Amino acid sequence: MTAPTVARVLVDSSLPQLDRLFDYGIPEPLRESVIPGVRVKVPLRSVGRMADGLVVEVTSEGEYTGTLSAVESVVSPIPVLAPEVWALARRAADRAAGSANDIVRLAVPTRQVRVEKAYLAGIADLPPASVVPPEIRGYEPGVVEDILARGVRAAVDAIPLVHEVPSAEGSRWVGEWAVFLAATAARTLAAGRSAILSVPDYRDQDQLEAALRAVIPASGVVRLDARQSNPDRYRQFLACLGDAPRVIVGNRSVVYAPAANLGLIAVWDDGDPLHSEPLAPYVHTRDAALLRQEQQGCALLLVSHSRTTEAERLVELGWLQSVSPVPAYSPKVIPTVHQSGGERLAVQARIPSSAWQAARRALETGPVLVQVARPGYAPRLACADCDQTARCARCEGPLQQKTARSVPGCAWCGALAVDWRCSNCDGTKLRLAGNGATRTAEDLGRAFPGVRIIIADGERSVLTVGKEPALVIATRGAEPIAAGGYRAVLLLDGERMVARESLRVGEDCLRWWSNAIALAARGAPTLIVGVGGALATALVTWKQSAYASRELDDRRRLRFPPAVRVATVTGTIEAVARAVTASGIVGGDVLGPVDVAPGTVRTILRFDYARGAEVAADLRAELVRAATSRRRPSASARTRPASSSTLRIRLDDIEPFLEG
DNA sequence: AGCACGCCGACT
DNA sequence: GTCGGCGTGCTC
Repeated sequence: MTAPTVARVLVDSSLPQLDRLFDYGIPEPLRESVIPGVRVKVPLRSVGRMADGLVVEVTSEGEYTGTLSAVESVVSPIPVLAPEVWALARRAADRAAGSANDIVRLAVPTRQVRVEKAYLAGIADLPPASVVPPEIRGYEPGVVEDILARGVRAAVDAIPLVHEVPSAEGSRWVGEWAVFLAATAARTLAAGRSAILSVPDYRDQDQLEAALRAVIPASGVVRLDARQSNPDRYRQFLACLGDAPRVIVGNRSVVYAPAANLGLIAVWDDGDPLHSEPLAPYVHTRDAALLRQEQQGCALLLVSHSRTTEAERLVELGWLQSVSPVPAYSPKVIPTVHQSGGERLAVQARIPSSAWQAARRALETGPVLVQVARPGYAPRLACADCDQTARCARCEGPLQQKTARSVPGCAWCGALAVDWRCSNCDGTKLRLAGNGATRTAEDLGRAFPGVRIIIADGERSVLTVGKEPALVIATRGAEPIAAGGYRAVLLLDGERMVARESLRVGEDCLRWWSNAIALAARGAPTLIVGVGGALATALVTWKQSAYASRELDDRRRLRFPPAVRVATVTGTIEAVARAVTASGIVGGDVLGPVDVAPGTVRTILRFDYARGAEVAADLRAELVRAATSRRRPSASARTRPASSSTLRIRLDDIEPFLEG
């Protein structure tokens, strides 16, 4: 075998035409230090001559037949891009018709020289944390253990209860799901393998870390999350490198973390929109996890209280095994309708008297959770005469009132509506329409005099509450965990939540409600107001997967995602037309074009999963063409708004379907 | 993106 | 005859 003299380098550039490997010669003095994964500087015609890059591969024969340039220098000796992470980035990017570079940017944090120096100085490869794996409780004995051992994929229904774990302060309560994930991670670690755990937000991360601390020594856990400072993030990233297995916990991009001997990837609550990557090429945590599982043969768990249609599709395909708790436990869910009359205090608080009575009873023994849809006081104001939504005179934004005493203002520009006049009927009086958490709290405070009220919403974050009686009023997704579980749960704004126009509205509501119900104590009642039909049935029977299955059937009938894949193609009318032609998709699967901005149109393409790779490749090729040969001449660029680029392509974006 | 190469109009 | 316009294409 000849000496490796060629470095295959990924050049750091966001240009689609440069998103491939470039071959460089390795000069003699750099033979030892140019190894896969290290950061290098390489000459590149353009980009100011010298570009940053990452060595992906070192080989004796490259693919380029021309004269090679030479690697200029090695920036840092640390191999930050693991081969399997590169393989994942390439594959995920190809599937999304995007750039591997964009994914590598998510996978490898920016370099921090000081942090790196400290790391290199103190590489004390800590001995692997010794772990006694706890028993995995609540499922058929051996089933989950077997999934972990064999590297199988599964969709797991979480146990809808809370659990007490020991902590530095004595003890604290977390969702049973977190205890389950911690146990699977500990088991993986005990087998000498790494585990990656991805959660949507810091509140879930907080619970999961608490559960992990109870079973794994601190040295065995690494956290990577978006709230860390750059140096912190880089320090934690470096801690993932090396041969010692670790449990790596973080938010969506943690699925790209380097992990020695990866044994498990677990995603908690894959329906949470925070798992949907907002940066190009918009790869969802679940999809990245599925690709990585396939490439590395580790176990994969999608754990949630309510199954997404995406996961259900994979279950029905046999790609995911479906795992449910044994013995099954169904929370006590009672659908309730609005009724006139009844208790005076209940009427005052706009809740059914049965809910009022249940809450009052529960408040004798502990905390009660009230879930509302929106924060603030009166999120919407309307004309008292004609009922038209009140809008800002300056910018047409909707008016809202933040507290009971505050002057109404514009939700968009903040302007105070001092001399408001209805644009429809010229009326000058405003009426409160809609209740925010604050207003609901006021009303409930009157209905339950003397009871302590705790408000938890986006602005007032509360992670935990004690077991003493209190009314906890929370916007969806911001519910604190109560010690011992809530003694009752009231889901108040069901009607309003369902009324939202969205392809996912059913799924989303089911997820919000299921997650709130899972915070109740065993046997505690949940009253859900104003919701019936399939959603209520799914909650009462605690069969979210059955709902997802029906929903998926509907999507199949309509040829909507996730029954099919979609590509959103946006740009000039000519560029979009060319891309549509290149995709080879015709007929009813071409939706549009529709105007989205002056000079910009959007077309949605639908295609079956089997054709996905081909369509993505065709669209990608067209994107590269548009970026190179079809350079915008300055003349026509001036006639176009500066914002509209020639061509943009996004795969599997359901936003355009949200309008129904 | 940058930057070189290339093929038609005004100039020493 | 050459200098230079920016349209076209490439970057190992």
